Amino acid sequence: MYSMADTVERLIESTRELLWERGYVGTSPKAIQERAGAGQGSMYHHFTGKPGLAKAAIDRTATQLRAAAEAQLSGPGTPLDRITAYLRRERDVLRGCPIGRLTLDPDVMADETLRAPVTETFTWLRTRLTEVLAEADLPSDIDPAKTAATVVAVLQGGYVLARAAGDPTPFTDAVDGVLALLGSTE
Amino acid sequence: MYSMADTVERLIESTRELLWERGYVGTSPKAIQERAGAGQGSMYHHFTGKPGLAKAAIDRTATQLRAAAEAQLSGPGTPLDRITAYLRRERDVLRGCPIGRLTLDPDVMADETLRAPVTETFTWLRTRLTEVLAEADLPSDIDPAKTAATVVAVLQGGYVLARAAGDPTPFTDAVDGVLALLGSTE
DNA sequence: GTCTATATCGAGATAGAC
DNA sequence: GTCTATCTCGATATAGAC
Repeated sequence: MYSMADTVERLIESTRELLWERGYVGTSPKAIQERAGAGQGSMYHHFTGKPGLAKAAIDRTATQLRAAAEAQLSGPGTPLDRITAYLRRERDVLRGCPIGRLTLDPDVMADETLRAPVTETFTWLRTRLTEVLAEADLPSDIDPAKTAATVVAVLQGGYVLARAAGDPTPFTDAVDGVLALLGSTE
Repeated sequence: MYSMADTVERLIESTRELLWERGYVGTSPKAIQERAGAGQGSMYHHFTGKPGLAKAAIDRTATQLRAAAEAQLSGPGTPLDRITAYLRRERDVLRGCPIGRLTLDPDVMADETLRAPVTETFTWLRTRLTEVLAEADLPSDIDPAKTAATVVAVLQGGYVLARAAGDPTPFTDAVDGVLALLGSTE
């Protein structure tokens, strides 16, 4: 048997997984319940419905993504080492980015409360990378903010290429490519 | 009144638009009919159903995307000029990429006949960019194939960033950033 | 070729018993 | 808190008339 807290927990985790795999439109309350091993009544007791569940799931995913990125970006080494560590961190490439994929979900983007964490995640990420790149010894004609956008875009686009190919290689190539352009010495 | 050919044409175009805006899961036959100004019976007379319609729409979109890219990549100027023209071509950035978005649609990727044009489009694009980059005078430590993956990823990821921000600027920044890294002199 | 009627199923949720 | 019953719609077609 599960405790109530566990039920809530499993509902959120199931929603997170399904949003990641199938997006908001493609995720039904029923599918969430089945994956969580929770009943209809239970789900609607703890949450207001699909939007409420999605809000809890997206907030948590955004928080985790940010923490994971910060772990690499504030780690040891030169600025370029940290960017490299971030880009080369182990990832389940073919699953794609759980936040990035939401930008394509019209129902998510139309709901201000669901959209906000998505917007904020990428704003924060670009800002944070800009800071790190500003510390790096880049040529004067390389703008840190624009380069930060490039780096985040390579990640997000790399996922798209990998999924299109059904193979992580294009993702790895895209990352290697941008690191070489940044003058990474390895 | 419309001719039959026009009806087929409008059904395909409506499907293309809806797949672009809402993806496969988010697009209903009814919505397609309404946008096309066609009736239920008419739609099912000309197409086998939603998958058949999607096949026609995706094939056409893939063909057009390829032609549009080739127009820039085989245009005038140095290799870097052509890459620049391709990346800076006028785009409706906030709409995103009509092919790239399909990689996140599980029902599309699960159907081999719908998936194939998506896979092929990106394979072709990376190959074509590799050829152009191989002609460019890049430093010997810059690999054309990997750089090609980087360039395509910047586009695809740039769309994601722009949609997240609700503003085309991050897309433009990402493009400017990678062009600067490539040593574009403008 | 196109229309309307009809059918099945799942999405998304509410109500009230336990 | 959780369960089952019930409800309303829309998704996705098929059938047969026109």
